[in-house]
Amino acid sequence: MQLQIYNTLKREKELFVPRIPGKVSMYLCGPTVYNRIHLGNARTFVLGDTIRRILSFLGYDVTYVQNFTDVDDKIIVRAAELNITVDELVEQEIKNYFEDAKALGILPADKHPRVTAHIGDIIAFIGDLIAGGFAYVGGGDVFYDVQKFPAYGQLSGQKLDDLVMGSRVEAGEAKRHPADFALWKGAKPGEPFWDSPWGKGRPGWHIECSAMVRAELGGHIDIHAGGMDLQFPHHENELAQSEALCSGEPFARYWVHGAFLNVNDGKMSKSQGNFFILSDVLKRYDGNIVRFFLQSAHYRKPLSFDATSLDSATVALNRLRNACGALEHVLTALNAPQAAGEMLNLDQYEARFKSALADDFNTAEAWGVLFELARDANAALALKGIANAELALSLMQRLAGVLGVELTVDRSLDEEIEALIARREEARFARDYWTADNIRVLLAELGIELLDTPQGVRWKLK
RNA sequence: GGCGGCGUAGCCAAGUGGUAAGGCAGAGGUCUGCAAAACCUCUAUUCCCCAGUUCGAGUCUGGGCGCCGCCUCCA
Repeated sequence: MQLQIYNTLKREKELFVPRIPGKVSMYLCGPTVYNRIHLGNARTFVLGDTIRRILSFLGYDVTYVQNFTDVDDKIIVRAAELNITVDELVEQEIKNYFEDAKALGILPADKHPRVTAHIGDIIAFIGDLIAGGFAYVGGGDVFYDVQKFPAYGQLSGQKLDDLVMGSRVEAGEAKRHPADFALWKGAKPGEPFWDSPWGKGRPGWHIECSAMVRAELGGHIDIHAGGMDLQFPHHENELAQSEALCSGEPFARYWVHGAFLNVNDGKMSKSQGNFFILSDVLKRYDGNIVRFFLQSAHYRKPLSFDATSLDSATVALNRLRNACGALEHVLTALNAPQAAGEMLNLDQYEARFKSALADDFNTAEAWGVLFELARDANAALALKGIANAELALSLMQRLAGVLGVELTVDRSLDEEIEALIARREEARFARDYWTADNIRVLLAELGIELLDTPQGVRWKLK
């Protein structure tokens, strides 16, 4: 099945056709590094990583870029609050981001450009816009002239006239049109600044992505992704900037926007105070569980989060882990495939898994397929055994791995523990259940749970 | 005011024309020295409401109700 992607620009699912056959260039708007990301932010970053992994799984050679916005009002304010420099804050928060990302199974992008490392590219980009008649200098700032770009509003479905009504126009601004936005902001006292042809200052928010895409991926990309809230104005502005300089071919062929994580039916956000800092959540829940939870709904639909969400996700994921553990156990306990057992039609699960993902990255449906595989494997195991247990196990782990979730099975214990387990087996065999149960309790205190099965004792870490 | 989205069992959530995936919770059963895991059965005659199109609609069209998001920094 061929990949279909919902393109925000077209408002419909489209067959995915990259610019260059077999290759995909993808850009995701990354975090503004002023504090730790929350669970809602994580949803989008997991989405980007998931799409990237799925594209690879489907055979594409992917180049994935995710930026860091490291100069911004919030960063300046936060650094002042903490009484540290902007650089110190930025370095710390980037480090924190990677720590969080790693816990969630988010692979490092091929490139993580920072705005401050691309000031030259940004200045050049603005220069090109001015030269092309799409931007003008006003006061110490440079603005994008939306009226020079007739297609403005195409991504968000907004009309310029309608935008005027809702926009807040600050008095004294040198804008020609209320929807014009700053490409370069003149320096204010105490803020970071760089020299430019228009005086000292710093980049506006939107220009960074246009410039970094051009610098890192060339003027055109296949997929541009980000959270729903970036659709307007950020991506609309970005599109206007980039496409002003590349008439004809589109800047991004597919725009992908992820829905929010909801709390009490409302968007989780800093300003509403209903957010959960990811690093706090990760103290209580394994990153695999959080990632699985975030993938449990289709990315374009809001996902509800409440106090029970991660607990039920834990139980659910344990179901898959237990199935893997059971398969692993029969393989090691019997030390040979059960030739007489049932032969599961594994290709069927993989095909369904793949077509779910090829249908606009439907991870929720894909997980459903893995649960069915787990159930069928467990059922077969309980009856006649499975002839292709080894393949079933590796398939389940491989497909979960496509989604970035590890279904690991613990394989080794130290000798002391092994000896205890053996002693308990002897005791059980001798019907000395008092000793056997004491050993079980002892091991439980060490975090090891024993499971008695027809194929002998199995253990797992609690 | 402009633009957009959502409404499927107690909860989470797939499904965009062919007769309701999956997970959690719950009930009963099987297995079991115990425990755990697992399996089986049951839990939406029905997808917010009304009308329409169709042989057939959760899925398409029109209207209504409710909720949410963006338009200001925001994943």
